[in-house]
Amino acid sequence: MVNYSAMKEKKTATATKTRDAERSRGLILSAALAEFAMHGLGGARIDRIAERSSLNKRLIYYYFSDKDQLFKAVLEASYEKIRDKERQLNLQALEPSAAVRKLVEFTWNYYLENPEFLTMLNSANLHKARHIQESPDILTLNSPLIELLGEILEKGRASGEFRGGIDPVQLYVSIAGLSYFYLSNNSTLSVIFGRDLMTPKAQSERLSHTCEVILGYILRN
Amino acid sequence: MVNYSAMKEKKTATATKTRDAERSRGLILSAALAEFAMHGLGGARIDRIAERSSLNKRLIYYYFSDKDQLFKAVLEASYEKIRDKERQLNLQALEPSAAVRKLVEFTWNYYLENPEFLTMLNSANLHKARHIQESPDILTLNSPLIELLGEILEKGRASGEFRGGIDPVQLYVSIAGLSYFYLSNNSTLSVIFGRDLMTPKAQSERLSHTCEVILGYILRN
Amino acid sequence: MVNYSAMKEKKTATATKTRDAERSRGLILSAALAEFAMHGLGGARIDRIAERSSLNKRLIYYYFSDKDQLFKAVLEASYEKIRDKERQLNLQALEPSAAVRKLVEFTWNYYLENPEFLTMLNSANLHKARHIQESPDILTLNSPLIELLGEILEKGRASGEFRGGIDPVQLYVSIAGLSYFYLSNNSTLSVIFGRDLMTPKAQSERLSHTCEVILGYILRN
Amino acid sequence: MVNYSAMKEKKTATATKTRDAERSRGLILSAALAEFAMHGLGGARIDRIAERSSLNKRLIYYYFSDKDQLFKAVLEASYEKIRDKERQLNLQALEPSAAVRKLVEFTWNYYLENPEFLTMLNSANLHKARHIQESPDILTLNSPLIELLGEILEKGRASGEFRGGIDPVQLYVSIAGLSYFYLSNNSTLSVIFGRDLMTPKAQSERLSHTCEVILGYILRN
DNA sequence: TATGAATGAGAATTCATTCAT
DNA sequence: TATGAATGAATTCTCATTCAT
Repeated sequence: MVNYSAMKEKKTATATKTRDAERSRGLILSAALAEFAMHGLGGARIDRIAERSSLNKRLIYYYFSDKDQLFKAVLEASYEKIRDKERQLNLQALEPSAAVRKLVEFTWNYYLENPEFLTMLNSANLHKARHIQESPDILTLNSPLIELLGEILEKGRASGEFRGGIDPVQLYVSIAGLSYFYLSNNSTLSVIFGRDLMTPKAQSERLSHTCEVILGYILRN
Repeated sequence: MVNYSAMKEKKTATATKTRDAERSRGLILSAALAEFAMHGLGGARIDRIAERSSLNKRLIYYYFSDKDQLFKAVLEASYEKIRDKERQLNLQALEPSAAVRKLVEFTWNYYLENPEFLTMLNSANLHKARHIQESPDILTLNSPLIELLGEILEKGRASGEFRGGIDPVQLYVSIAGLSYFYLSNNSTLSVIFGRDLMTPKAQSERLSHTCEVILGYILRN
Repeated sequence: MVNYSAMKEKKTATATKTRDAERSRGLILSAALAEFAMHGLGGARIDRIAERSSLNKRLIYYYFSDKDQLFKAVLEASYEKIRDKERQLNLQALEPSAAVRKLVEFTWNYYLENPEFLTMLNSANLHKARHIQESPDILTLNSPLIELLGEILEKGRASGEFRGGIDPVQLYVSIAGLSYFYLSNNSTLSVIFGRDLMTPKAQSERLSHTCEVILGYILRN
Repeated sequence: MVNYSAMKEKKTATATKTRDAERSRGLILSAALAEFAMHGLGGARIDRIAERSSLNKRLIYYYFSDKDQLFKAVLEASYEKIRDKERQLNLQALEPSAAVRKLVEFTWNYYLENPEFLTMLNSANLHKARHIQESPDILTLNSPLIELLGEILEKGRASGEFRGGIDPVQLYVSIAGLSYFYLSNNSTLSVIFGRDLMTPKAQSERLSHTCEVILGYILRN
């Protein structure tokens, strides 16, 4: 995957010219993200993506070859974005329990503010991770976080604060799952439980609950 | 929603007769479940559903009007099935902590053995629960479990075994989320973490982890 | 074509029994008339005819073989009805000019009150009178009126009241055409001329106009 | 509505080039006219229109969105064409009675030579002028003729040649109706009256008759 | 006479994709 | 780099009609 921010530097000052490859690519990507998030891979329409990006449909093929490649590119960009944010958390600088709490809070907030990410994950899974397997970029993006989490857990265990024997993958999946299910299924759940799960109060209650569950599990008591 | 299994009892032994509305409906429903689970609503093909059910395509429209209605019917049937199983758990007969553990285990196993259910949920959520909102049947199917869970939590708290102040909805969402995310995103996660999350060992580890997390949260210590 | 009124006499007193062939035929015919009138032959739907008649679709085929035959039957019934009414006018008993005026007024009023007849004619013509050619009944129904009109014109000419050399067919077509075009195209004309041609006032003006045109043409002056 | 003939002038001599939007639109429109005229809106087949125009079916949707829109476009073009011809009659340059006679003759000949126009009108009326109401173009096309006819009638009345009190709308409808009914219903009428109404002799007799009827009504005597 | 179930052939419309400029 | 025109292969849905009872 190309590093867009780096490439942009190279450009001349004429930012608003029509023939701007990077700008067009970017427009298409974000239009596609919106479309895939709203309709899934199968329900997404190239025509609508063209409209949303106010670019010609032909250009989509010019840049991304076909629908599947476009989906992959969108998925890559999505992963890149969240991993980027995670990196910025600078967890290694924090005390173990603060680090975990920060990760839980970040996860919740990121999912909350980027619901398209959840839908993209769903779509990717519906298609059996086919797109991810083909993307070497995504593969390399994830291990660092797990490693870091492992270090944090070990540090906490060493200081006697955390219990031992915690698998960082299990923990990461749990942190994600507790926020993910609530938010991803929120519309269904809200209807079923007859109670709006997205009011500010409901949101903050969920975050508290999640922190309690995760920290309750980690901390030696 | 009609209870088909009950209705079938009334019929004579000739199970394979051709002109059997209930049988045809049933065949279509299960073929549609498979198709929707595999491809999502947008990617599902009526033609394939017809093939899978070895019935005439026209019949699908005869019974279900259109693709959306069919999806709704499948979703209803899916909910009905899991709620039915949940009811059979007879949680009220168990000790509080045993009841919770049983619910956690059931949830995990049900999701594991019925992956179509996860995909159906995903699709339903992608479409903003539109189908659920239109279905009065589904709405009434869920409250009982939450009420029951509330009673169990109260009983546990009264006996001093459980901590107080647990919202049964939050707990239920957490129980579901811990299994759901692991299983629903398993293909993506397996690729990303470079480790097969579906080996028997991995599965039993996940279930243990989930039980620990949930019970660790609930039990007063 | 069968004479339904005559056949009905033969029936026993059980008028409301379900299995009543004549009643069913009649229900289908009038439902079909409404449907064909509203949508034309190509746009008519057998399903809707079944619904309108609250009878089973299969019965339509039982009685009328197929859509085309049904259309023919409806057309026959329509012709029969108007010819019947025309016969009841008893034009031969009137003075020539009164007879012509009565025919003009009748034509206008009949078309006005039976707009389906106009649409049926249109449909029949769209299909190049195929249905009429195959219907011996319709063929024999029309000549009498033209003959009678010929006699009236001759009687008027003999008395010096009418001009000579009027072709009864031309006259009949003109009488029909003056009302027909106004009524059949009324919706288009109303829109185009920006004036409602179906108010009571507009209607009576049109009838006056038509009488003037026809009688002005016929009367020697 | 765009004037296609004018636009074509601007193009270069290569009349048969493939990628010519106006040409394609035009081909579709005339193929559609033939199809709608022959089968009505309900009986028309998009497939046949594609074949007739030897263009890809998809293109029809590309230019006209759907069958209804296509029908509307054809109707618009039909109206435009006849109004255009009417304008070219230059009636205002003639003596009143010559002008009316010319209008009658034109109407007859136009309907005779463009039978599709009659069928289009029929179809439009079958659908309750729905298409016309939605078409602002058609609405503005007609008033001019009626105004002109009003002026002619007034001029004739002023010179003492015409009677007074003639409503131009009524007159126009009558002129149209006398030709329309004969031609539109000709196949039905020919069968019913057992006489071919389309022989050259029959045609000229009908035109004479129509002129006599209209002029007989208009002229003061 | 009556009816619900079933079907094959179509029909409108959609969609991803390519062509020509 | 950009775009309007064009297309083949689906895809959803419809329709007249027949089957089985």
